[in-house]
Amino acid sequence: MTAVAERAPAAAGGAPRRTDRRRERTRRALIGAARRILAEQGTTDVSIQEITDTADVGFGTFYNHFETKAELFEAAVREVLEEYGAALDEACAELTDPAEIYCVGVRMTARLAHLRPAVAQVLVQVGVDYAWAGEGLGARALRDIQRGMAAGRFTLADEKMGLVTTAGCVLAYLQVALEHPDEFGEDDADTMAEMLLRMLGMTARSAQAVAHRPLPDLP
Amino acid sequence: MTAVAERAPAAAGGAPRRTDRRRERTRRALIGAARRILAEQGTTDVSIQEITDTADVGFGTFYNHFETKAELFEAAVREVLEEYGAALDEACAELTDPAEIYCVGVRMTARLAHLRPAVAQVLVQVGVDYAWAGEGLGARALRDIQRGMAAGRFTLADEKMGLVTTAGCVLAYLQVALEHPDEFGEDDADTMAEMLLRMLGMTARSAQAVAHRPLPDLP
DNA sequence: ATTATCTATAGATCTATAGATAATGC
DNA sequence: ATTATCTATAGATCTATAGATAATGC
Repeated sequence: MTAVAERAPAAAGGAPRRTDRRRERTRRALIGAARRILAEQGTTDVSIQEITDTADVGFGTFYNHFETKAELFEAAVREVLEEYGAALDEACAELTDPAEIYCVGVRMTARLAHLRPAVAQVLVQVGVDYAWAGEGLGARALRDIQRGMAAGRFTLADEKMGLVTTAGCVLAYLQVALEHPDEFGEDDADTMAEMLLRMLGMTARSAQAVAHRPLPDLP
Repeated sequence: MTAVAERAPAAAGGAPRRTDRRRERTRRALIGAARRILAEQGTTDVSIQEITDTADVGFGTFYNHFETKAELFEAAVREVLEEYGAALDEACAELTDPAEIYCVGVRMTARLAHLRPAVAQVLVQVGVDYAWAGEGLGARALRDIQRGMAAGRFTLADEKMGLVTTAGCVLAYLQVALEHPDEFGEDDADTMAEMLLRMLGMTARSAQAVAHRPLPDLP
């Protein structure tokens, strides 16, 4: 409980010292290694030795920055998800129809299996519990579902079931598409979005229309 | 590669020897321990020592029956899934409407979170890959979807997407309901089944009707 | 002089096997 | 005599820390 001592990052008011920059570089190297391992091996079950080798820092250095492996991977995951959340916000900035905002979220996230497999791998890793915990993307999906209901575009007995099913479908798609990339493509992502819109209570006709509108680029 | 030597189970034609029964009892104890650990801890990440302690057999005995931990857990999982598959077959024996057969499968499987949490835990553990691999329950769901399409009850661009989304929703529900049993009940299981029927292309009206028919008991 | 990093290692697992013991077969 | 089980342990990890070395601050 004493590791990772509290440190004021440079004297207050002073420019960050060279020491602080070096320390930050090392921390970034560790988080970068964790991200690479998550993306390439799809697991957090590696030794600290392997992490520090990948980061190209000494073994003991790990404990200068993190107390446990879980703490490092948590930081790495948070970073990836925050980056993707910001990208999604940017892509949806111009949209107003809640059904379309929900749908773009589904279509773009499903496309990650092909466009950003490293991000997709992280989502599969964090799993359904993450969405349910009300974190970033889960909270976003729930918000879109509630707005869609308020706007009368969705008809749904229970909004929490909308969240569970949406998260389940998207994560299942990512997991299978990551392992069998040749069997899935953008059409499948759009098909799934259309299915989900029907599931939330839209007519087949509206679902079809919304799910195939032009999609903003991933920033 | 030499462990678990091949053994003829008693002389051909002869009754099983006492030795064989003893051996079988020990094997059952190991598989039983694996099932209990899966159900109670929800993980296969335990030491062989803990497994043999739970089974109340000597440590080395493990290697008389299995070469690796994975092999034991695979046998335990197969056993649980075969038992549940048989129960589901029995429950559906009288049904003829493919949409209802699909729907009963979803409703009963979702109910496992409350009625048979040990089975639900195993399903969550095997995950989406299992369904995709065409094993028992996944093959069953795909068959029901195909029959539903052939009968004109489902309208779906791609049957494989029906499988991925069904598996994703059911497993996500089980995972969340196992961890938060107070927040989910039978109504939620039926709501999800209704949502899935809409997703597969049924009208809201038909989906509502099919998803609330009386449900056979779990044998 | 202080702080971060690196090297080396003690201690805590865990797996796989060898050899001893107990149960069954003939 | 044969087969299954059990006990004990060697060898292979892996984590956490102590102490040495290198970099920066004043």
